[in-house]
Amino acid sequence: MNHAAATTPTLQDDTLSLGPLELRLGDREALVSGVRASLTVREFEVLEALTERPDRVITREDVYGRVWGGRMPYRDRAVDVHVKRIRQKLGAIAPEWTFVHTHFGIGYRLSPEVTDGGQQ
Amino acid sequence: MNHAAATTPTLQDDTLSLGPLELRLGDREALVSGVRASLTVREFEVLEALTERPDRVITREDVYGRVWGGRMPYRDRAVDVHVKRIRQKLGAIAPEWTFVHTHFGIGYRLSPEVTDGGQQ
DNA sequence: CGCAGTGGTGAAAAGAATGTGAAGGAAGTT
DNA sequence: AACTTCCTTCACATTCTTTTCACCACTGCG
Repeated sequence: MNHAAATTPTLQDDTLSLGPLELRLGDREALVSGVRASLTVREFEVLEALTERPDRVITREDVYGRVWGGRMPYRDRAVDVHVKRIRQKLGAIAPEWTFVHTHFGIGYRLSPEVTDGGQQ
Repeated sequence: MNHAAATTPTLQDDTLSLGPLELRLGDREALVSGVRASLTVREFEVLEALTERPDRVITREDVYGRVWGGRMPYRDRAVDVHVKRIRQKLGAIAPEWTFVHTHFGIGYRLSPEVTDGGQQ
């Protein structure tokens, strides 16, 4: 069984904290449990877009608009691919956590949750 | 004996509340007692259609029209099947509640009611 | 009581959307 | 020019959703 992080989004200086996730907005750096995730610029921006409304579903179109601007081309997969790599990098640091959740047919939701059996 | 939820439909932001049921229209998310019900898009839409007139009977044809558009094909069971899964998912979270009621020969009625003997 | 129509359900079939590895290219560096 | 990093795109794999079907239970009525 899973349970959500009992953590409220926090914003000090220009650092946004969400569970073990920490976004240094100014530096465009993401840390997980204090470890630098070395996201690329785009990856960071996508993650930041999801941060807009933590624990709420955000559509691909919405993410696309915030990161690339303009309307998302039909069948564009850019968002998905970046989410994949974000998951990969964050997961490498904290395998027992799940950060980005897929909402089929709609979009993604950012919300750090502990996964049972951190091993995959 | 049963009794209806002593709750009036509420609408804040884009969230509709009906007893323990909460529909986040924008996110297409349904929560029961605060727990995410993870309905699929169609399931959510059907539930939303029933929401149109809470505590009132809504015909299958009506639901069909709102969700799929157009006239419901003769003997189509799509609505029934989705209602079944909605009940299943909501019931899994709150077994002591009954949300969707069948009106034989007519349609369905959405209205959260406490069921005696939460066990099934 | 038996029939005909309606609704409940599990499961298979069909359809979509998302996950993913890899290729290709642009831009910056050495 | 060769190398590196990052972004985008593509094709295929995988997973999830929706539709359809078949069979059974239930309702209402003659």
